[in-house]
Amino acid sequence: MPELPEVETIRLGLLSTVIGQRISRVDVLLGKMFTGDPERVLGASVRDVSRRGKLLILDIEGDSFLSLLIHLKMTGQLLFKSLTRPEFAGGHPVPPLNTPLPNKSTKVIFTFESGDILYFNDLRTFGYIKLVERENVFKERFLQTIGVEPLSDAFTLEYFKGLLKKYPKMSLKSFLLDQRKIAGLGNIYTDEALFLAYLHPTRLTGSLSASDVKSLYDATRSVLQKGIQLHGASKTSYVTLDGTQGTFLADVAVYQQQGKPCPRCGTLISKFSFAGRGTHVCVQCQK
DNA sequence: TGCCCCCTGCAG
DNA sequence: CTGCAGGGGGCA
Repeated sequence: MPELPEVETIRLGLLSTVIGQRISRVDVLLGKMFTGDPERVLGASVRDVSRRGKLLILDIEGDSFLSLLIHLKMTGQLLFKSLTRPEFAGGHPVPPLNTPLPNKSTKVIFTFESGDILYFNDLRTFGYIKLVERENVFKERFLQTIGVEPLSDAFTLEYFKGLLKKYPKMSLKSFLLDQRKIAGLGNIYTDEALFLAYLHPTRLTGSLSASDVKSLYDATRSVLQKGIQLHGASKTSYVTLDGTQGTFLADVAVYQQQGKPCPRCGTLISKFSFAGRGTHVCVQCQK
């Protein structure tokens, strides 16, 4: 589900809600969603919330230094409810089930000493919460293999050029989707970035001109920044911490726009299956 | 480096 | 009713 901008939106929400809060109770409603001993988080306070790619990292501190790794995968949601903060009153319908919290897709519930509650919902149950020792966080295989943060200073044009050169025979689509190359892009932002760069998803990484590379680099970063500004892309299940939807999809050029006119040239957007994903292009603009 | 799979709900 | 959905691990 959520890609980098959605996860970053949730991270920023968590920073303003759960930092400093002490966990007084944990309910795990579906065992496979929580790895580790939930008892260990009782009495611990949230110290920091960071993000690596699409993975959230909540540092908590009680008797020991622990971290909660949270991956939302396709349909995961984090929802915050507070009786003292009107904007988080909760109880309102939450897509896709449109029933109040907790609901059928609620899998884990964190209750804080203040009475505030954090719900982890996941309709398709692909997501997970994993409790690990703080010192072992970066020994996790996912974090060992994940690529550069595309909005970090480390992701320079030069770095991007080098990365493309290292994998010259991949399609642009599978390259951008590969978390081991660049962390955080998923299907929506990949399709939008390729449109913005006027590059076709099936083009090979090794076939780009210097100006193509620059276009794709700029497009990748700008589409992610815009996604964060608009609080992410809500199609069905993604919502922000207070249950509201992101607005990125309101003016996408190609994603899920098949049959509609390209905003640049008017050619009808087409959709086909590629790299295992629905892929949307303007065949006129993207070469 | 591709393909299948983990799940459930909903559009077509 | 079948196919599809924004992710990524494991497999050949």
